[in-house]
Amino acid sequence: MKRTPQKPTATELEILRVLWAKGPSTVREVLDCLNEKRAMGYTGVLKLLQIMTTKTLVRRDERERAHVYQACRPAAQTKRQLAGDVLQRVFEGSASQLMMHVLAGRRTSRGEIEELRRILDSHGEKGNDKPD
Amino acid sequence: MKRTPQKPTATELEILRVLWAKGPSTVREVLDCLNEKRAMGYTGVLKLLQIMTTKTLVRRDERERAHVYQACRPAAQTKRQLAGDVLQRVFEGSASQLMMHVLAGRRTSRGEIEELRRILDSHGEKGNDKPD
DNA sequence: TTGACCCTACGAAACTCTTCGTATTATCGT
DNA sequence: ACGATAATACGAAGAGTTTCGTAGGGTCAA
Repeated sequence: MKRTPQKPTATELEILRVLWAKGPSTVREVLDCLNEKRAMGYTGVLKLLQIMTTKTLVRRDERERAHVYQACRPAAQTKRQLAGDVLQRVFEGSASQLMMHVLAGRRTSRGEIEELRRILDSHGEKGNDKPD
Repeated sequence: MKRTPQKPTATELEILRVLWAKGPSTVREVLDCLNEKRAMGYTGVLKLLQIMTTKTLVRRDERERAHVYQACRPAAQTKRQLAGDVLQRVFEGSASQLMMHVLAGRRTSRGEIEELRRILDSHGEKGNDKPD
């Protein structure tokens, strides 16, 4: 019995992203959206959603025959959790280290650098604003 | 048969971090270092190192009776891989998004903000320097 | 040489993740 | 009411992760 919100696995995250993007959806809707990018069977998605329900990653509305699922937690909260997890596990909590390796790993456009600078500015001055 | 360097699991990463910090080490050395933070048995560490050897995450020197293990890949490369992985999987490749959620997830000192700004500067101007 | 000790090797067990196949049930048109 | 369709429920299988217990062999001191 765990009371802390569970961390989604890789496939679960894909499903969560669909739910975040589309809002409450049926299994078939999630499946169709998922199949635009990767192959997966109906019962596979269903099973995952059932497991995610027991983990309270998603909530299920059974009023209609085709149950409607929605994410329990806002996208921002889960993203923060996942980002914080990597931050701790691989970078010992150092945001600079994380940033350095992210930038080293890919080409970054001048626009994105500017965007990053803007984020730092707004964070340094007025505390923090809510992402997402 | 996979030719791409495998992604380490959570426990494997802990072991890799010991090897990065201490350099080539025996099972017992890794165990002692690990047990400062978390409980784990000798054969547990050994088994993990054996698995990591087959994954070519580590290399083994069998010349001495107590085999000596060392990481196959430099820390920077693995860190970049893990950072890039999260970047793609949860932030769709947007470094700004990632940064925003990292900053939102914890209090960040003024010093660290400055450090981040410096990283952006050096990245925008002279391309990139090697982390680690 | 014998015994204590340390190291590796091996395999089993418990657990999680993911996918499938099949059974059961509800809905709707005719 | 009947049959086709579509949804959920259930369970099993396969892979991977992690932990343990035990066995086998080398090393060294007394």
